[in-house]
Amino acid sequence: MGEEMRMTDYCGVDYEGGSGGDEDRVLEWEVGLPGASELTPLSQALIPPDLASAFNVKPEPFRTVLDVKRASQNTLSSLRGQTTNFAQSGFKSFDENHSPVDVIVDDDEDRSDSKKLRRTESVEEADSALRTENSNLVDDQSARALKRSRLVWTPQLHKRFVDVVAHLGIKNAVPKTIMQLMNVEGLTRENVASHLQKYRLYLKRMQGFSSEGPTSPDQVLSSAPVPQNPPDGGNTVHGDGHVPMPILMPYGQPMMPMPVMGMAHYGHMGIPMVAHGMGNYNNGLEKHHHHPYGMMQQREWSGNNYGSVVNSCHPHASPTDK
DNA sequence: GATACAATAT
DNA sequence: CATATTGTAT
Repeated sequence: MGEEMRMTDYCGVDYEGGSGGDEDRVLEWEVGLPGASELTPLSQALIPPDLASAFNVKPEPFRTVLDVKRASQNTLSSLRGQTTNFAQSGFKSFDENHSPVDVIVDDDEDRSDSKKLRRTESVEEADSALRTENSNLVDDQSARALKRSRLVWTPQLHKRFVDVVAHLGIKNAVPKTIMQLMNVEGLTRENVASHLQKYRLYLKRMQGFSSEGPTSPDQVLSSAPVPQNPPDGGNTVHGDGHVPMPILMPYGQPMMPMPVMGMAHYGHMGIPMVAHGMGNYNNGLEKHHHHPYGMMQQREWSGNNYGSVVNSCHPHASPTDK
């Protein structure tokens, strides 16, 4: 009795596998947008079962649209799939307006106790092996006392962030909106706010240096909202003030453990090289536990290598949905 | 009260 | 340095 969780080597996420019906809702957005080819194919196809098996990725049963939806919502979540799959949350994606099929996911009660319930950590399973920390309890589902570790902004996550910000335009890019569009489960407004703060500083710093540069400077985000809604000529916020338009799609793709696959070449904050067909986003939500501040400082976007972070399981979280 | 932002703390 | 937390203004 007890634990049956088994994530082979990975975190056993629920990478959905097989189902591509996201475009239905994206169609609308496609108009006026750079196009999937230019943008990131976040909506890439799901991982083929064969591949999954090949990598021991845990052969998930089937995943229907519903599952996919859920997965996208959690994005990196549910690592604790052992619990059957009562996942969490019935979030509302961009398609909240209409959902041909969907929803009904089970509304769990995770967060029911309190709205402030931060995302349930899941790191425990991730490092199940090395966790020398306290073993704490296992029911994080309702765990409300667990403290989550620092969020690590992996290149993937950052890219998501940058894409969203770029699409919103620095002007409209505020933490809450960004967080929602990123649709990364577990990501909190605070996380985004903090990152955004840094990002803005970065932009500011760079502003004065628009002269040399190995790669083209970030032209985006200066203050021009990306092309979006054709009518209006400039996406005027809607009366209700709702998300202007969603772009990114649900993630997927585990990206397997390829050691040193090629590293994600990051120029700087990541803006520049975006728009490459690579796609393959991994959900990089990963949090660390303890972190000695005065140590291991890694440089990130300011011109440095960052390609070592390619793995990361997922934490999972409890929806702090609103 | 919620959110955004800037400052500060870790 | 990166991120979190706190403080303050809206």
